[in-house]
Amino acid sequence: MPESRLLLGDCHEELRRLEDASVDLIVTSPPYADSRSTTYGGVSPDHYVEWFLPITAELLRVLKPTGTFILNIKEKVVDGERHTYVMELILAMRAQGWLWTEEFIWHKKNCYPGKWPNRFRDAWERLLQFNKQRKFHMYQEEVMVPMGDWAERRLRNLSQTDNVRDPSKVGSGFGKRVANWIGREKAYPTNVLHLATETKNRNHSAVFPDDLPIWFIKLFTRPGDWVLDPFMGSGTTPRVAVDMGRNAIGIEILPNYYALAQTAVDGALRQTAQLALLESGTPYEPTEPE
Amino acid sequence: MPESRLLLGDCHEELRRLEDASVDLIVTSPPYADSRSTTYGGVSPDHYVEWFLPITAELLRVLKPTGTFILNIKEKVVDGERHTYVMELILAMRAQGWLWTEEFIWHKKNCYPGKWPNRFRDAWERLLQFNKQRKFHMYQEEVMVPMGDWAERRLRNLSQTDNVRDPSKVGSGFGKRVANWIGREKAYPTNVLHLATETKNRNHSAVFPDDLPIWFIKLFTRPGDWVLDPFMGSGTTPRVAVDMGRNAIGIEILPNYYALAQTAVDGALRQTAQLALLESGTPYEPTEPE
DNA sequence: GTTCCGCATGAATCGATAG
DNA sequence: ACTATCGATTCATGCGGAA
Repeated sequence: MPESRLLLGDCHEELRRLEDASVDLIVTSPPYADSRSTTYGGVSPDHYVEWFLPITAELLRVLKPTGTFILNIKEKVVDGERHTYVMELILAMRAQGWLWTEEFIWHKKNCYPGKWPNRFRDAWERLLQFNKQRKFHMYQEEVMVPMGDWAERRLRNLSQTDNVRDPSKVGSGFGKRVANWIGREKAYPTNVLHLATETKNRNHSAVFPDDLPIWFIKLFTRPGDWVLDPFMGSGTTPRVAVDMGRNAIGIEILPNYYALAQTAVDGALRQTAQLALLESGTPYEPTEPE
Repeated sequence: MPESRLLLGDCHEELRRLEDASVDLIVTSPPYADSRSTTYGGVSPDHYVEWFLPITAELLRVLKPTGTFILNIKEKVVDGERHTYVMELILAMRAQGWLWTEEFIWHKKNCYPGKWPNRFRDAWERLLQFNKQRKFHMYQEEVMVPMGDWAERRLRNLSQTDNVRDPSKVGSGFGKRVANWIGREKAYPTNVLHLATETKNRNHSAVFPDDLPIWFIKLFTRPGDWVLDPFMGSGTTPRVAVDMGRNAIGIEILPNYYALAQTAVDGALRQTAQLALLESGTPYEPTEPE
């Protein structure tokens, strides 16, 4: 059975509880810079880098040498210009010892509306990939996508099969879906992800869609690995992680979000246990890496 | 009639021939660091910024205060990492006096094939927008796009209203609501451009598709404005510029590309002249253009 | 069971107004 | 002058109810 460890507190301090080189994947979407100081973790754009650097130092410590850090972030407009704190952060993290391996693009199909005289709607965010070494674990076959017209629609939902863990669909539906894939050519994806933002979830103001952490968890971890989100919010990352048979660590500073995350992760753990019983009649056991 | 001015030489020097504040739009795709070293005598990534900064200084001089500079660029992978010269360039250009207004994403729908153990295919490039002032010319209506499915259903209900209204006379007291409904079949685009790369070989090592300069020329200029490409290659930018009734300046250092560009732009100018004759009512004469 | 329609809701940004 | 707040603008998505 997957384990989960949810911590209530400031991740500056809570991260110190974690052991060196104990995490396989970090996926997080920190509070974006905001001029307002009263909002959730509001940090001014001009002080964003100095606020975030102590945290990335801890993340560098807890990440395994073969692990990966995925950072979802986007710069705000300040005085008609894109602010430069994201670029400054990348440069500072490299000085800290991180390798800036890649930048994925999250294309937000349903971006915020609006009209301005000097700019269009912002429909993309950065997904920065950092590593400790040039060699890291990457399981590319896990995120391969089928080709052809039929696949075009599936490309939108990057991983529906793993997302849906409804036991009622296990018996017939899963086998059918697998059958659809047999005999079809598969292709590796690119570094551009097409996903819509979640609009249904009212609990958290800035949830990212389930498919985002799911995709990176499939790509960079195997069952039994440890996934960390130091700004878990309502718990999207740890919830889908345990759904996928990974162990999860989540940190949240606000008690009400922490409570939401606890409920969500507990539910996912119970579902995983039930599913294991249905499928094999034996308790769930994650696949052991050799 | 549109004018064209093609210069053969190093743009370091040729740009000095241009007057201050004489250009409305600069669109260019400079030689990327170290790639295509055989054709362009590539610049090493570590020296890219110092090589490019004197050119951007000249571009800042020749651009009108209300003009825009669109820079198509992407960082190369060096030692397993994305190089940081693009970020350093942005920071240096801001110190030079440029405003970094926006970053568009060019999503390349048919990106270069290939497979690597630690990264996926690169399917996007940066389109950096720089300006001299917060206020600049932008003609957003020129690039509006059809709306999605949601609007198509709405449009059926609108057909009755459409029949009632007088399309040519506006403001006859129908009120704001009708005005809002009308024209709802088109929406403003976002800052993500979905364009395929040009498959036709134009004898240039890195052509960008016609649609790319066309889109920005429509967005940031009007007929009669001046468009500059200091690295025109085989002349894509000046060719489509004169096609669209704009005046074009192009600079190219290699004689064979310069010759290709001359031929292409001359052809476009002749076509524009013939079209003008047709529209002015003069009978068509299949004579050879001079 | 389908398809269709109405409606709420966003990691937004600008410009004007107020302190 | 400089900061804080507010209204106007806008569209893809998913949900719920209806035909």
